[in-house]
Amino acid sequence: MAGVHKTNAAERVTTSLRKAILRGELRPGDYVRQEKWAARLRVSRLPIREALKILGSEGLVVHDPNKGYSVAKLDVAEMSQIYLMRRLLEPELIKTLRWPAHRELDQLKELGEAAERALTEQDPVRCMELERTIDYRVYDLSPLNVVVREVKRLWELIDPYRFLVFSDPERFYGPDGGLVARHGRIFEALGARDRDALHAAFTRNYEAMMEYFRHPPFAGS
Amino acid sequence: MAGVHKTNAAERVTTSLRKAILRGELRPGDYVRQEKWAARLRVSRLPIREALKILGSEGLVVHDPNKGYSVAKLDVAEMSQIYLMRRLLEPELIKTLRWPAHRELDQLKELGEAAERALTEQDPVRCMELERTIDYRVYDLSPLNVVVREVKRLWELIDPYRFLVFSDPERFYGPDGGLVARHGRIFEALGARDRDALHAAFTRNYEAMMEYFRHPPFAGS
DNA sequence: TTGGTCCATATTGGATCCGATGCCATGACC
DNA sequence: GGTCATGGCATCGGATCCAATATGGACCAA
Repeated sequence: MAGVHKTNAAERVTTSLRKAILRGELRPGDYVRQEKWAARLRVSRLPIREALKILGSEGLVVHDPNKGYSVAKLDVAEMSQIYLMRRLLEPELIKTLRWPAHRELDQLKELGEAAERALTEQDPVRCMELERTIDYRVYDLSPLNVVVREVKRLWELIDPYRFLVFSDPERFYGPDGGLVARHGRIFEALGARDRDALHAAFTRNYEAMMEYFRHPPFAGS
Repeated sequence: MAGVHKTNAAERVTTSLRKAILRGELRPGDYVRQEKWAARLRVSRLPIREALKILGSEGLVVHDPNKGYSVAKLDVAEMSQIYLMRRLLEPELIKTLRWPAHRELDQLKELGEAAERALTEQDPVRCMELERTIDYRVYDLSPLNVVVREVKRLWELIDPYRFLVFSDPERFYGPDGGLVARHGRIFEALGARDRDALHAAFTRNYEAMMEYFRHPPFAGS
């Protein structure tokens, strides 16, 4: 897993674009100019096109023929459908996951601490990425590999908007500790081997997010 | 929707390959030789590659770098995960679907009759395609467009194996009428506006399919 | 000024070309 | 005789080139 992965250009480009969207460099509605990104990522246009095909099939970007690919805009109805699906699928992962070894739990806690550090260092993007990593690690504890893949995909669909939430400092510290206290509750539940608590920890911020989208401070549509 | 769609080559290739997989021309494990399919579909290799990227991201084909793309093999565990997800998502569609107008229902029934005709004419592939069309039409009655998209994707993941089931004449006529009687029950439920019956009609053949996969007459792994 | 047409330019879509990689068979060496 | 190295072949991965399409602005006319 470590080291220089022997992977294709298209693969690398895909993750780069995903990250750019996650970080808000590409915002919903923005067109992905192929030549520009080819230059930035030091590849030809072809891997960009292939990556866009992938992201398009995931629904993260939409394609108007002969015009280009733009980052998908989701309306509130679509957003809530994505949450609906996660609400249905995630419990299955939690039901089936194996409990992590001490060592694995410690690694997770390190990620959590890194996330808090990133937060105090005014690096919300990094914090967001670390939160994401934590979630993914927890998902990976379930043997339902196909379901895990789907749930991760669903996460990525809302990434473009998650960024906007994370840019809003109000949201970090909500009534119940906001997004920061979230991983703490997850670790607790994992340590106590309490599936119900884990479920609660995961669902807790659904409501906050959806509330945010129902009353968006950013330009709608 | 009618007429010759002015669409990209990659798009066309994607659907062609999907259909080839559905029809069993490409079976699980088979490699998709790019040059060969480029020649067959009268395009260059590039649209083939792009289509394979799409299908790969959907999980229908898997990609070993520098070796090629092969039709995904699913083991029983993965197959049952796909059914699990459909069992979770489909009820949401049924809960939210609007009841079709008479005219729409009649169109559906025509498809059903066409499917039965195809069956008596020993054309299981066409029958299978028609069954698929019926399901999709019903899904489209739900306003949950994103969920609909996901469920359709899940269907396509099991297409390669569905073909094998349909090739087995035993399966057409099971204890409860088998797959043939299925759309009849769906139409009845739609006509009676009975969501529970509709749900039952949809889930009825899950069990049959899974049973089939648990005791596969085809070479496993 | 406003509306429309036409042309220049930017950008995408598709084809071809070439280098890289893996696979398989042949043959040399142990 | 077995095993490992080497070379050829098939196929893929990436870059470049050219055609098709859309966009935006200038120019002209009403």
